Amino acid sequence: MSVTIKDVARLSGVGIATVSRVLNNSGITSNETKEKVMAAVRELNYVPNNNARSLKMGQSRTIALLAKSITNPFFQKMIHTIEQKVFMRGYHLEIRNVNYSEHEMSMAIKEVQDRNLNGIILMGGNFEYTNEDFKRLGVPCVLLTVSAGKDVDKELYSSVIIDDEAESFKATEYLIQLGHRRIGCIYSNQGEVTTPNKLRFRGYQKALEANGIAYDPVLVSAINVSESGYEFGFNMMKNLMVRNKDMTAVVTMADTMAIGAAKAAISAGLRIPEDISIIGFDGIEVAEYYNPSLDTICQPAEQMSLGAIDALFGMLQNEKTSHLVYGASLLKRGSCTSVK
Amino acid sequence: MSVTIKDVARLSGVGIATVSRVLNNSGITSNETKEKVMAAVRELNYVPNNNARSLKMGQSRTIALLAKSITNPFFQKMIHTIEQKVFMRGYHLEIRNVNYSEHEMSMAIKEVQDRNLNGIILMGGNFEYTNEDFKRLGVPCVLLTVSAGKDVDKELYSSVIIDDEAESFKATEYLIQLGHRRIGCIYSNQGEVTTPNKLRFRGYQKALEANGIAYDPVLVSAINVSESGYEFGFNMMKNLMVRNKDMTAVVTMADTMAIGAAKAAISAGLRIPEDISIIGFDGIEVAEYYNPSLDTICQPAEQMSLGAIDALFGMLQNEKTSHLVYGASLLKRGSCTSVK
DNA sequence: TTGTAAGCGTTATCAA
DNA sequence: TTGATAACGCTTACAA
Repeated sequence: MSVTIKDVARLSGVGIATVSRVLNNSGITSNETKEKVMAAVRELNYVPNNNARSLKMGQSRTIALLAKSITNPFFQKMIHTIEQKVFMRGYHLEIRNVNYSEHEMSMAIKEVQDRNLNGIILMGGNFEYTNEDFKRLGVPCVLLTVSAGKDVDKELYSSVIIDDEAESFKATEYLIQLGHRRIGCIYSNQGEVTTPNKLRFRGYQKALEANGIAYDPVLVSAINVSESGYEFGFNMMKNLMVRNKDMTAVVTMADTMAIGAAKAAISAGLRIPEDISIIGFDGIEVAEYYNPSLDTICQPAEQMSLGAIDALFGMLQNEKTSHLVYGASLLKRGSCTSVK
Repeated sequence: MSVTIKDVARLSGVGIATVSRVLNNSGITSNETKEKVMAAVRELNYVPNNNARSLKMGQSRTIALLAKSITNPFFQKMIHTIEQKVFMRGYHLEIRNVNYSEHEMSMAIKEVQDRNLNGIILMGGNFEYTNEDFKRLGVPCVLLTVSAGKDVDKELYSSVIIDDEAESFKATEYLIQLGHRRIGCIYSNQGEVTTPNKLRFRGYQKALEANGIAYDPVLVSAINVSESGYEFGFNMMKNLMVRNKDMTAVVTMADTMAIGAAKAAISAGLRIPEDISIIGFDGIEVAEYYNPSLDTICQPAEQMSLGAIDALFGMLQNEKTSHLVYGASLLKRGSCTSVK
């Protein structure tokens, strides 16, 4: 709490500048003094004060990770990986949840000024950021699982995503090829805003269209409420089942929703996949342990996190921004089968 | 990035001290100047620099939450609640994962010095902290879900726990009352260290003993590896099933383990609860949506988090430490039934 | 190769 | 009620 660079300087009989130089390996110092200083540091158990350092250097070596819905199990693995890598590079990570009603970018901008942040990672949210946003931010920013509109300058930010629409297309077409025609869809709709869920919904629509199946809004449940994915999936599925007696399969836009939906189906006496096929999205661990194991579109969470970190630290070193699009894989584990 | 208190002072035509006073509501300032200053603040979009403030005040208004296993779904809700409350009180939260092999207390001590932390919350881990630890820490510390040994001075820290042993006793006795005699047990063992899991294991043993059932080590699986709860439960259950053809129920020390165990049982062709009863611990959301819904001991996560926050901020205001023990509730949802 | 000294943006003391 | 001014602990010219 109270041992400062002065104490170290005094004990080792050198000036504070020298201590600083030794500690930061900057400038030139003789091995002899170097050792004297290090001995004093050890003896006093000296730890540099980061606030002073940050103040002086005008930066805090801190990255903030703002996650829209921090409790989303899919984000867990990512958060964990990011946390590790950030610390590995000698930075600190501040993790913030963004509420349903909060705007992540305004939060980010405030935090940056308030804490002299060095960088921002935005997880989740939407695709609606503007040039203005990134300029006001003033520090490197990586969007993870989302991107910005196409009219936004790609030099202003980095992004790491999958092709939500194409992957969802893949999932839906998989069911179609299994012979399903009455395919329900559960996704979380946020009005006009472009979100990953909305893109996935488009993939669903396009797959139907590409295969000559008429889009039927009765098969879609998407009322938006601030529920957990499990609960949301459960409620939406109950909904769908009353309205569609002929539905043989359901596409959901998250594994949590798929689990909720599966529970609703099972509670209603249906068997999976015999009576109804269900497919999820994301690839969270528990989907594999569910009964039955759920088919899903699995996002490469680990790689995506590493990609985001690389992009961020690249920008920190004035390298160019990067825009990575990863491929996801269709995992067939038994919750979908061909229609009788 | 660059608008400082000086700019505000210049624009509003007052001294920087006055600006500081207005902003912090300290000292006395006329309403007139107050408004002038606030107008300038708004116009310049001024945000105080926290590093300077922290340096000056010798504290950072930052709390660190170190979680042993940040990806544990049970910790999610707690982390979320804590994050919200900490920010609501005007503090920042730094969330750190503690690896399997890292020692949370040494990490905490380092972080405190390095970042001028105001307080520490330790989640998970063990019950092995010492007087020395808390003294070296030098800032208020709350243990959440664990406590310190009984020989440690209660004035040095706060804690928020449940009575792990008693709750596990309750779970086991519930199965015994359902007529089970060959009851398996899955828990994560860390050698001699006292952990919540170990206490729960003792509860299991004592319940057997209290009901005249001989303890049989063959019914216990606890090899410790750094796997996720799901995977661990799955593997331990496979293990137990080969060794015990007569086992009719299993007590697990986490819902994640229960889910893994359930999956293993189902994969082996067993029905839950007809062929085998399974009970979990914690009360994570997905356990309810599992097929079948899992019986469990549900910890009041939300209340516990609030208790931890209250304890921490109490200590920050020099109030006494508190040691809260919450009650957990046995949720009967259908994964346990009476033995035939 | 080393030490002195000038800030970094605040807060707090002390005169005015 | 206000405004200079001295810290807070550090980094970094600039001198020595």
